[in-house]
Amino acid sequence: MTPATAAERSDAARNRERLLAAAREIIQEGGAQALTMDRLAERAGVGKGTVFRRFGSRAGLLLTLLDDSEAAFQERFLFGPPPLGPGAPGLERLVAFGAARIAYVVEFGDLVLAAENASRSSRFEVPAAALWHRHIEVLLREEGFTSDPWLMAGSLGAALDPGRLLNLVRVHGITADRLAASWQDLVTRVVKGA
Amino acid sequence: MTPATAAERSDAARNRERLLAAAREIIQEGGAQALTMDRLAERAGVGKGTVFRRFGSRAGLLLTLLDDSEAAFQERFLFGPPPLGPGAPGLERLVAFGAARIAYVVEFGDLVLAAENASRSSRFEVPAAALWHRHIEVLLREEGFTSDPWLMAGSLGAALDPGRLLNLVRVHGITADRLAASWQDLVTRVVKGA
DNA sequence: AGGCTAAACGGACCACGGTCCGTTTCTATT
DNA sequence: AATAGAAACGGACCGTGGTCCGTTTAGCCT
Repeated sequence: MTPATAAERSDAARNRERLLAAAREIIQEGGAQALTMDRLAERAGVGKGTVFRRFGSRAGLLLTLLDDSEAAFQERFLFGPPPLGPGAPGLERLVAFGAARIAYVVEFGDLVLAAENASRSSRFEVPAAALWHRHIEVLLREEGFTSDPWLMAGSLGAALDPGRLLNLVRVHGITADRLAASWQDLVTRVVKGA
Repeated sequence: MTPATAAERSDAARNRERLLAAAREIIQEGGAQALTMDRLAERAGVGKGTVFRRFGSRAGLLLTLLDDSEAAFQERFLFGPPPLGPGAPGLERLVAFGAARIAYVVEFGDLVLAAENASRSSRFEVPAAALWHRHIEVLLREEGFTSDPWLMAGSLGAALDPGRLLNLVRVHGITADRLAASWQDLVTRVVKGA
């Protein structure tokens, strides 16, 4: 029962585990900024080429590290209980989505930020981003928003940009509650507006 | 009549001119991406240390290169004729501001983008950004927006993020007109909304 | 078991942004 | 004009992300 996609060689699997474990160690000790590709290779006892073969780039590595929490987050707003998941009206889900996203960014801030600005120009290819975008768009449509919902979804999503949110929280000391309130105000006005 | 701030030494001034000229040449020939600090130093016939002494960093250099057009842009929305400048109602000025910003980003896209992601994490310290932020905030207040106008100004500003706009224009082929229309829709709803 | 091939490996190498510090050059002062 | 000291200069040097390619190894096939 070999899967359609060629199976992973055992040494490759072992090294992937080693690398992820080492990466988590390094981050725990010194933050995301301490995670350099050279150090990681050394710590995991593999060659540098292997690190890049596995993850493609530093951005790819960070994305992989975030993968679990990302998936959990997606699970919640796609299939979880309302108001975040399906079952509540679109506007309520939008409001909940913003609040959840803000909480998420605050929790995993370091990593998210590092992943964002590690990707060589444009965080717009991150697959997860496309999903949020689409999610917002769908909710807008559900609320009867008809004038270019795709672009509007992007504009709203930009308000939840991790770099921005973290800057507000860390540098300006804005609380998550205040951010969530402003987000609620924003989406409410957009949905009910003019 | 020596100015309060120590005058610039003549060799320094000469080198600054040489560097800016060389930088513009390089960009004209190969785009912003071709502008490396080593190449610039070589082309201008100065040492690498001199480049960094003058501009501090690559981001600083790019900002300097943008300085003229930046200043002109600011001039227009601060003191120019309505609807962009003072004299028109706040909402109209907001709409015009978005359109002008979109046009600006499309025109100087390369440079703006390069400057943005050259700055070591967080384009939020660019002084010009603070000015737009404040401008939007003032216009919101003028329109009677009272619930956390500062944060709302930031959220709206995020919709005009150069990286985002350029991605939409270049990768997705969205026209400037469509972007401007969506911006108008957004700010109208926010100002008039619920 | 032995061998074959594709996959995985490793580390030297590159380009780039940025720092450092010994050397040179400008300019104000006498 | 000579001089002193601050400012500017230059380029070797470093850490980093990323590439390349010759070498090793897993795992299937006979």
